[in-house]
Amino acid sequence: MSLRAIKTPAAEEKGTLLGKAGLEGLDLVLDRQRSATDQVHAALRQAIIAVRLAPGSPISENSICRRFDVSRTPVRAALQRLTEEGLVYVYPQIGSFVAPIRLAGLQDNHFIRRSLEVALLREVAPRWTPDMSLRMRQSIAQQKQVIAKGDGDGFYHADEEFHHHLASFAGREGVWQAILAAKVQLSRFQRSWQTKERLPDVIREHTAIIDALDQHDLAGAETALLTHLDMIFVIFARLPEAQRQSLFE
Amino acid sequence: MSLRAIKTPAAEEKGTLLGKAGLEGLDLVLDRQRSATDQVHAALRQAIIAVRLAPGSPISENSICRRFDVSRTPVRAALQRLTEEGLVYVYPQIGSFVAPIRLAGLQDNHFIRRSLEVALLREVAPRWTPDMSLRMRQSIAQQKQVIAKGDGDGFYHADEEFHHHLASFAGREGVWQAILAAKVQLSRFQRSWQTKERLPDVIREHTAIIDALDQHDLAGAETALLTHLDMIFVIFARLPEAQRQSLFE
DNA sequence: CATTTGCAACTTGGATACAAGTGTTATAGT
DNA sequence: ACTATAACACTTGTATCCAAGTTGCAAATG
Repeated sequence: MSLRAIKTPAAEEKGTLLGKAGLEGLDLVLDRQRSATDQVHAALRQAIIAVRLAPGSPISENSICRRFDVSRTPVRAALQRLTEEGLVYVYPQIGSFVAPIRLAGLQDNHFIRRSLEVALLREVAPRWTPDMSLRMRQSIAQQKQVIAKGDGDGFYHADEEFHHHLASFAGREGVWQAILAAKVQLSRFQRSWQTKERLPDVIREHTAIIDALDQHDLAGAETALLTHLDMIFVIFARLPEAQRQSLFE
Repeated sequence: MSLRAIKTPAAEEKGTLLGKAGLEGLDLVLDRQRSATDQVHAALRQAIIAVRLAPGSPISENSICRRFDVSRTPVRAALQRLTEEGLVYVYPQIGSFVAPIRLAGLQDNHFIRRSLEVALLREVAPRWTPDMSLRMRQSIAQQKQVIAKGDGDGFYHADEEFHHHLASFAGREGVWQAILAAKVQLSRFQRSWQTKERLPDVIREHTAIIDALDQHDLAGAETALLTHLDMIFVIFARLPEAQRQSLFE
């Protein structure tokens, strides 16, 4: 198995092959009250989802130990949690790597998210209230604000909140957790290739969904939601061939 | 916090409060080739799903170490994995316990499973082939066999295979994994209170789904699938009040 | 007798040492 | 020059030790 062939550019430059494989930007002040495992897990998870850690990057346990100044035990626990979430691959005796973004998994994850959000919409639509509409439009307004500020992370969170509302209105937080789990890979894909030019379109699509709901037009809301979610395929289609290839392993 | 009050009956009889909290029936011969973590995880997971380990049972790391004759490290890893799956609760400095079965979680899990399976059905129905029908009916035939043999575990697996086919026909194994994750709590519920009298009904419901698909009746198949899945509520409604109460904590 | 205080036994969280496997590299032999 | 082998650096898996927190009981104290 020639997995060791995966090297960080820095390691190729100088021969040392130290463990600083994309972890440079990360830092973490340990809060002795909370568990070290949770903090390492949260830090790595956020870095992977925000693609500050590139897919395929080697992240050995010891390199993380040195980076965060904790022992291997909480680091191992964090990596195992990330493995469960599909964000890290561990090859025994070889190494641990940030999970690559693969089209096959992307399609399944998109199917899950799509199905669940549509199911939530169908449950919420008949009980749609002006208060719900108001809160959704407030969320959209916030999305416009963070776009104006050019805050990528902010838009990501505002967008997530918008979709979260749908589950909250249905009283199904557990379903939102499932969507969140399916969404991580999609988020990594979007953060990799979504351009800023698309963001105003996202606003329009969100607005179209709420407009349809306000008019008690379930079918219209459903198609609006679907076209919004399926835009990920448009992003994919517009990808240059070279980058598209990377999604097939 | 009075969690220590949760004691196993055996521990209440003799005062020792040893760690043999329902683990008696479990056994495991360690295969030194595979990782100890995986084997402990699989053994515990199976025992919890099959309700051989009662919900609420205390399972301390050390008790499992003594039971399986491994060190705490792989046991800890296995318990953390089970925590991720929602099968075990860990209270630091207090203990680890088999997760209780709660109605709130059951409803969300059922919603997820229902939505995903219906979505799969809608995708498969237009592409329905005689070969698919054949394999489904073979699965049903096997279900009849294991019922005749009175093999509870066998029926569980055959039933699972039936639903798995749906995802396979759609070419979405990843979706099946998600269904599986949502299904564990439902399985524990069914294994706790589903009577053998219902099993022939399950056969009928499965057959009704395939019959509708064979007649290219998507709407009929969908309602048949939904009534089949929603039978879990009927099981719940028929529950004696005392047992029903236990699901509200 | 009632209350409090401290000890003992238990729990999980973290740190560290060792075991075993893998891949590269340098060195010795041909 | 080329090949084979051995040493080395690196990886994750496991075992064990210590730290810190919780609980129950027993003994000491009023």
